[in-house]
Amino acid sequence: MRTYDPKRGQQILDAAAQLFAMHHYHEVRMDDIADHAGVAKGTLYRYYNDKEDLYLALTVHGMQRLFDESHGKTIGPGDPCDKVRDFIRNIVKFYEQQPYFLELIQRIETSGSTASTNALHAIRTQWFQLVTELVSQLESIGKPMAERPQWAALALVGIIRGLLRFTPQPWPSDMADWIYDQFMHGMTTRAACV
Amino acid sequence: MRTYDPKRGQQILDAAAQLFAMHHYHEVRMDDIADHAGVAKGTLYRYYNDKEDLYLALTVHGMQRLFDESHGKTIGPGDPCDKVRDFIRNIVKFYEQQPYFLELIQRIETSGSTASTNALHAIRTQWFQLVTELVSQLESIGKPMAERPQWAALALVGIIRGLLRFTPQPWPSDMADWIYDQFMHGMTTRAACV
Amino acid sequence: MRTYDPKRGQQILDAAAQLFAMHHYHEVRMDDIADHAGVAKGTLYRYYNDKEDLYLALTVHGMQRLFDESHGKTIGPGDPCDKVRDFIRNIVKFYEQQPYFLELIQRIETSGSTASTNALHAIRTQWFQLVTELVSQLESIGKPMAERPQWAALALVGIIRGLLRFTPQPWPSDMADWIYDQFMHGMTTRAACV
Amino acid sequence: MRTYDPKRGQQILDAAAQLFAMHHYHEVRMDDIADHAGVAKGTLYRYYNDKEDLYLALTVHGMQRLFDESHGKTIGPGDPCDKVRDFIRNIVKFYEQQPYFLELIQRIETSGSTASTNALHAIRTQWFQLVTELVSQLESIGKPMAERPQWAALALVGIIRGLLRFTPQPWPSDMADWIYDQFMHGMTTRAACV
DNA sequence: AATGAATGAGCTTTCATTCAT
DNA sequence: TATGAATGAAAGCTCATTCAT
Repeated sequence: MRTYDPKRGQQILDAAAQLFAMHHYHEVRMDDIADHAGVAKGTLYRYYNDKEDLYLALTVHGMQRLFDESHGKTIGPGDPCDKVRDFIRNIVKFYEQQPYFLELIQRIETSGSTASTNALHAIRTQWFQLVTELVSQLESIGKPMAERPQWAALALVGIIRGLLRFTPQPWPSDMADWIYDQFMHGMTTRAACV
Repeated sequence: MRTYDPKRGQQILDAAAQLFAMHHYHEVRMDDIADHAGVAKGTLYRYYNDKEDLYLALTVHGMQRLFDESHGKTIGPGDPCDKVRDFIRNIVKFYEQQPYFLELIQRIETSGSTASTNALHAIRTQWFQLVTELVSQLESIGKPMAERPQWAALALVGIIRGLLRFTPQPWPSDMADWIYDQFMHGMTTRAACV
Repeated sequence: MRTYDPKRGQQILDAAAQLFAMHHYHEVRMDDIADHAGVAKGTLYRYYNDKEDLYLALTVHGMQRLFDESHGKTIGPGDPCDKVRDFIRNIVKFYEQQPYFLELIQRIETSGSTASTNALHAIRTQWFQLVTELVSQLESIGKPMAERPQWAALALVGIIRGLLRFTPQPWPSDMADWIYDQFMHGMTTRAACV
Repeated sequence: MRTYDPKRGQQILDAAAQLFAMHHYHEVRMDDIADHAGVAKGTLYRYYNDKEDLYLALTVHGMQRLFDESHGKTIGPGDPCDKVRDFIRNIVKFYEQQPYFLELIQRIETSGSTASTNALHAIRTQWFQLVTELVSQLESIGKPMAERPQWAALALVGIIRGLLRFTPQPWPSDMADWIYDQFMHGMTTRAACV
């Protein structure tokens, strides 16, 4: 991915994101992307090596933004519970604005190790570590489930995805907090974190 | 889908399931499926109208089996908590034996309303109703989160998927119970259901 | 190159030979070849991996035929001079019937070592060894230039090519014998071989 | 072809010559030529109308140089045999220094009659007449094969090309003289021209 | 009913050419 | 005048689908 004009690169990425979110990979033609982005087809290939590369760059781009937005919420001092709540709210807000990323993030790459595939793997790992660290902090305040922080992280991400993915927008304003309660206390109670 | 020789139909479905679980839709060729199933390519078209139809039949088939296996656990008398635990254990066991369905189930059809699309929609709805009913039963024993049984159902399914999807097999034997605890009590405690 | 129906494979090869002889590689489209051969474009790719492969197969095919036709003339007992004369006559006759191979044979492959490239190299080497052996036999009857049989072989092939390539057909009937005289005695005389 | 800066025009021609000698026409991209020449792609089009034009100019340029260098050797008084020997030596030396022209000269244009195509045809004809005249002079000293000077010219050029084209450099110092002997006396003897 | 060679629409990709800077 | 990003027509190639055997 050698971007010459960042603005144009973004143009392409946005167009592709919308199309790939609405249709499956094989249903989206490079012609469509070019038309949608308002550039010629050849231009796509100046910015991305091929269709696969474009798709991966798209996913990486989205995860990077999500990572960046989440990062500030989880690192640094503060009550672990508040951090988790903020983290969830943040993700919900992110997906509210970028609904198509919910679709994109699902795909796991199995293909060869091109530069883009590696980048995708890297950001995925980074992102998952972030969530794991966030969840780990709960252990210090007596949450025994956090003994398996990786499972807890997967559970948290699973809940969020499950809710957002299959609840039609617009989402009720209390959804993020409902998720928080469910994740922290299960089905039992809606009690605050203490 | 007009199956003439059920055995042969199953052969094709199994072959397709494995391939579609390992690669994305557009990466799997009808040639591959035919080879893998040990039949000629033309035969595929005697059993399924086209590639999309085969794919949908596959998903429907998998969800139907999952539904059938889960059904007995959730209907009828019994402690709701036990039912939930059994339900989770059952799903974990199912995916242990059919790991590729975890991949398949993700896809949501957006294409036109063929017979197969409708069948998929029907079984999906049926399945989701099953989980929702199961979760609803928790309300009767004082689980306030069950006031929104649909959200709770999505959360449960999300946790299960999150854990199974990203934890490499073989899965530890206590994973199902960990999921149960997380779903019922959140991060707080590992206490049994009382 | 996996040929299923030899007849159809020949059909394609003939069509391609004519087109490649009339136009350069990059000027001939796969569509043209398909049209000319009376098959669909996809069929070309059942018989040959890609355009390059088709082109190479074509050249190999032609050289193989030339080699086969020349082989009988050069091996076995007999007067070396007669053999050379027959050899030249044979080549002239061959090119009279397959004029486009004169164009094709020029190209030397520099590309990667696919199966076809190797095959081309093999037949080229075989063919050149044949000519070299033929020429070597002249040494036994006191032709000192045959001390460098490889150079002499190149000279012979060069003369033949030079004459045929740039003399418009139909060729005078004595052209083969003129070549023989030139090769054997140079500019000096037209005397027969004794 | 309107050359503005001759130095730059030569730069382009040299770069193109090397690339076209190493790869076939359709394998060489205008990008490659521009990179190799150290100019921008657009600049190529200020000096040549299109790719074909550049290619033809290249060939014409090479043949013109060969013609110029050969011209002095063949015209004017002197022993015809010596002239032929010098002519051969000269060509060998020329190709030693410009090895890629051996590859270029092979191509015959079949495309439309642009100015460049005509120029190529003109120089080719001129060059061939030169060789024919040279060979014709041999008749005066009793070389009967020179009764067909055009054939003899083609034979001479064919021998030279055959040897040089398929003998890897560096070439033995006696190669030019071996060619001379072969052309003048055939396989018979290595005797000098008397 | 099963086969698999043939099909050709439609896709991805290339690259000679243009033109705003 | 030189540049090189943008262009888009044209090419190579794929593969779901068909149908004669």
